[in-house]
Amino acid sequence: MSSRGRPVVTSHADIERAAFRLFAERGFEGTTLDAIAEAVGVGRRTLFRYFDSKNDIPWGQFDRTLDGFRSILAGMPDDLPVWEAVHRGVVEFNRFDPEADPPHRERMELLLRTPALQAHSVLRYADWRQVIAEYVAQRLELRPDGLLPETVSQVSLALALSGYQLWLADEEASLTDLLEEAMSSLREYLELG
Amino acid sequence: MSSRGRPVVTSHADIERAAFRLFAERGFEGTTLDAIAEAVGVGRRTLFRYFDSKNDIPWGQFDRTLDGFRSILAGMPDDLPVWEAVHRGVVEFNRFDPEADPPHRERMELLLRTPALQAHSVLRYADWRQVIAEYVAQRLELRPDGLLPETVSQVSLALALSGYQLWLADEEASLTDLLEEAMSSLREYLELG
DNA sequence: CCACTATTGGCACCGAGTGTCGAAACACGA
DNA sequence: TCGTGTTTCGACACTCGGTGCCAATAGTGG
Repeated sequence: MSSRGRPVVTSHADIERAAFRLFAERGFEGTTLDAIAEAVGVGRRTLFRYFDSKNDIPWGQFDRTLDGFRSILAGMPDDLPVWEAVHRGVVEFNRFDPEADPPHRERMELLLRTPALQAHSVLRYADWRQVIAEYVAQRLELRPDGLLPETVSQVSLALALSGYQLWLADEEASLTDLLEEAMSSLREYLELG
Repeated sequence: MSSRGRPVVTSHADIERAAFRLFAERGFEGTTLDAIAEAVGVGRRTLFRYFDSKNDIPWGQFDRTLDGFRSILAGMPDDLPVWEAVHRGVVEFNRFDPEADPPHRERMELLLRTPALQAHSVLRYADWRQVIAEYVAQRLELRPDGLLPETVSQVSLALALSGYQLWLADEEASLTDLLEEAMSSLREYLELG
C-alpha cells in the first residue's frame, strides 16, 4: 500500500534522537534546524515533513498517546467519583516507560525548562485537556465547553505541571507520588479555615 | 533628569493603539511589524525598544500591574483562610477599568484566542504566578518553590483561565461572577464543604 | 556655540517556516 | 527490460521576526 514511490530515508525517531543529542550538547536555542538536518543526513526541508516545527520535535509522537489517555479514562469505573476518576487517569497516563529513549526525564526537562518550549507546549496541552473535558462532560451530562469541564481540565493540567516541576527538581523523586501529593495538597489547601 | 538627549517620538500606548487597530483589521498573524511601524510612523527597529517582541504588544504594560497585585494580597486580612485570600485577590486583580483603551475584552480575546499568544502568554503568567506562590509561602511559612505554593499558583491560573474562557464566550457575562463560579465549581467537583 | 546625552533608524545578518517544482527512487504492469 | 505511476526528497527563493551595530539626529546645559 505505502510501499510504492520513493522510500523514506529517515523517521520521527531518527530525527528525535539526533535532535536530542544536539540539544544536550548546545542547548535547544543553540541548535539550528540546519544542524539537525545535517546530523540526520537529510535536507532541512525534509524535517518539516516529519515535524511541524522545531518546537514539536521534543514532543515526539505525543498525539498518539492521547487515544491511550481516552481509553484509560473510559475504563474508569462509573461508581468512582468523577474527580477521582480523572485524577487516577492522569496519574496512570503519566506512568512512562523507564527504558524510553530519549529518557522521559530528559524530554520533560527540555520541555518544561526551555522558555520557547514552555510557551509552545500549551498548544499541545490543549488536546490533552480536551480529552479530560469530554470525559467530565460525558460523566456529568454537561457540555464539554461548559464551566465545570473547562475548569477541571485546566486544574488537572495545573496539578500535573506542579507535580512535574517538583519531580524535575529532585532526581530521586517519584512522579506518581508527586502527582498524588499535588492533588492532596490542593484538597488540604481548600479545606483550610 | 530624563529630558536630556533626543526626545522620544512615540510611546507604548501609541504603538499599542496602532497595533490593535491593525490586529482588528487583518488579524494578529496577518499584521507584520513593518505595517505597525509604518502606522506608528516609526522605524521597525524602534518597536523593539518599546516591546521585546510582537507577542508582547498585546500585553501592554502588564508588568506594572504586578505590584498592584502584590499590594492587594498583602492587604488581605490574616484571619482569612489562605485559599480565600488568594481567591479574593485574584478576583480583585481582575476588576478592570471599563473605560480602558484598548478595551479589556478586546485585549483578552486577542490574547486567549490567538494560538501564538496563548503560547507566549505562559511566559507572562509566570511572574503573576510567582506573586501568588510568594504570598502563599509567606502566609504558611513555606518555601515559595515548594509543592503547595507551586500548586496553588498553577491552580489559581487555571481557575482564572477557565473563567476568562467562559467570559469571552458570553458577551453579557460578568468576569467577576465567572471567577467566583469557577472556584465554587471546583470545590463542588472535589466534593468539599 | 560647543559638548554631552539619549533616542532613533537604517543596514546587514540570522534562523524559522512556507510554496513550488523538478529530480530521485521505488513498485508494478506491459 | 522498459516505461509508468507514485511518493518522497531536496533545492531554491522568499517572508517574517528578531538582533547587533553604528552613524545620525535632536534635544539639554554650560
